[in-house]
Amino acid sequence: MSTRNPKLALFAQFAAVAKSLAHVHRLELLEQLAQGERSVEVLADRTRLSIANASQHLQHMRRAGLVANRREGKFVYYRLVDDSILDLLAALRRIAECNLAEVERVIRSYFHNRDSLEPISREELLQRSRAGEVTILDVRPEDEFALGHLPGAVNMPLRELEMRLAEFDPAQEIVAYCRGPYCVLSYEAVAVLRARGFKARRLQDGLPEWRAAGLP
Amino acid sequence: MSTRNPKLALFAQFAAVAKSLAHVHRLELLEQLAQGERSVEVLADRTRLSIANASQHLQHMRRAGLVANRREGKFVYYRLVDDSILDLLAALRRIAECNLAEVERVIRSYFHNRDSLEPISREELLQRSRAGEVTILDVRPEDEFALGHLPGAVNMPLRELEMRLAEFDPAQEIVAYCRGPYCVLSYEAVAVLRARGFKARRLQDGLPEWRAAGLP
DNA sequence: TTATCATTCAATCATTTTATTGAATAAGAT
DNA sequence: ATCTTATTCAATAAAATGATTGAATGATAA
Repeated sequence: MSTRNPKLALFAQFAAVAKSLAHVHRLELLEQLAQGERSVEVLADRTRLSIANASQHLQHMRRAGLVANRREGKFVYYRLVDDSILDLLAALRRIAECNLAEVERVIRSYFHNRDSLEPISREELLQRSRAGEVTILDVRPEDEFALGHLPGAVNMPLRELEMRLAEFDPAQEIVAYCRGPYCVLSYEAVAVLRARGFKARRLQDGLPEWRAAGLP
Repeated sequence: MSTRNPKLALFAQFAAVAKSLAHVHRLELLEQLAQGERSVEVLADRTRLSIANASQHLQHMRRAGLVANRREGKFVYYRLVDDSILDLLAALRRIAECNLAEVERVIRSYFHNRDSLEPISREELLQRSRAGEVTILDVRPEDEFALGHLPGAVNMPLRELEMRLAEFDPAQEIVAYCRGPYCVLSYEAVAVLRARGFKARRLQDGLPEWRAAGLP
């Protein structure tokens, strides 16, 4: 830390921030945290990490200034330190998307014919939602929905979707959203809905991005 | 790479991009590359790395999609893949600046009383430059200056500065800039100029940021 | 062709990072 | 007080990364 050269000292700090992004598990944790504050236990469960491992990764990110925590009773809750973290993640995503053939390949091979799943933008959704033209579908788990969701959204976790298709108006387009651009939930929901003859698209972003821009 | 879960596969790619930022030497190389295309030899020299080491770091970043290279004769020239890399670096810097006490500490302890060195913004410089109120000083090495500089800038590498003070108009404010927000050159130039009684400030950003925004 | 130069590759060793385990804290609950 | 639960700490082993060395490649010049 006490390098002679101050530039190197600063760069070392920047590198430390980057390093704390540079791990699959930590990105998963951040994706969860982007939904809102979570306890270590919940985070470990959602990311299928051991408690100790999740705790260590979270502490790593805390040291890097990406997340903060507070204790309440027996639980320690972690959260993103502020919304600029989302900007950083978005920038990271953009570089990877533009420049890595592998990313394109994964997206295409998994979500075959991505074109037909062309996402709808925030602005367009807002406009069409106001006009009452779309049904907004939140496919996240109930507890995440409870902590905040798009105005007018219907919550239907993926498991329940097939059993509750009757609740949808077949004439109306359905726009599904989930945690973020790379949460698979909305992709799968759209696939299911389309297979059953519904007109369905997914929202380009997830809730965190929506929230960072405006509206509850 | 061939994870079952496509989200993890994507996150692994994002992590790979982050990983290639997560090293002091690679950040230094990127800072150099932000100035423009450079050969491996030059980059190794500027960053004081061995050729082989620089080459490996550059290849690492190439695999991550941050830089690209081309061969011309005996030389291989590397460059940033596009300007969005600068956005990513800026986002990284911002997080580190806001959230790491260490960064604040380094800046303060090295550039004691940073307040008096309050930087001037792009917009303000442009405005005052047009009005002919300021002398713009480029303190980078001559070759970097030759590859592009702010309109009307005078080039005077740091080494020569003290010997050429007579060239400045003592009545006019001097605005120094260098490679980027954390290049020490402009800080030091301002310190020298102030010690000699000149009115001097530094530009908030460096040339790459200026270029990314507009103007030659 | 051979010689030369810039870069990359391959092998090695030292260092750092990660996951796991079980023990240690800290805060209720009994 | 003791017990339980959530989290962190500490120690270890396995895996990945980084720097160095010298050899290999690719391109030019003689």
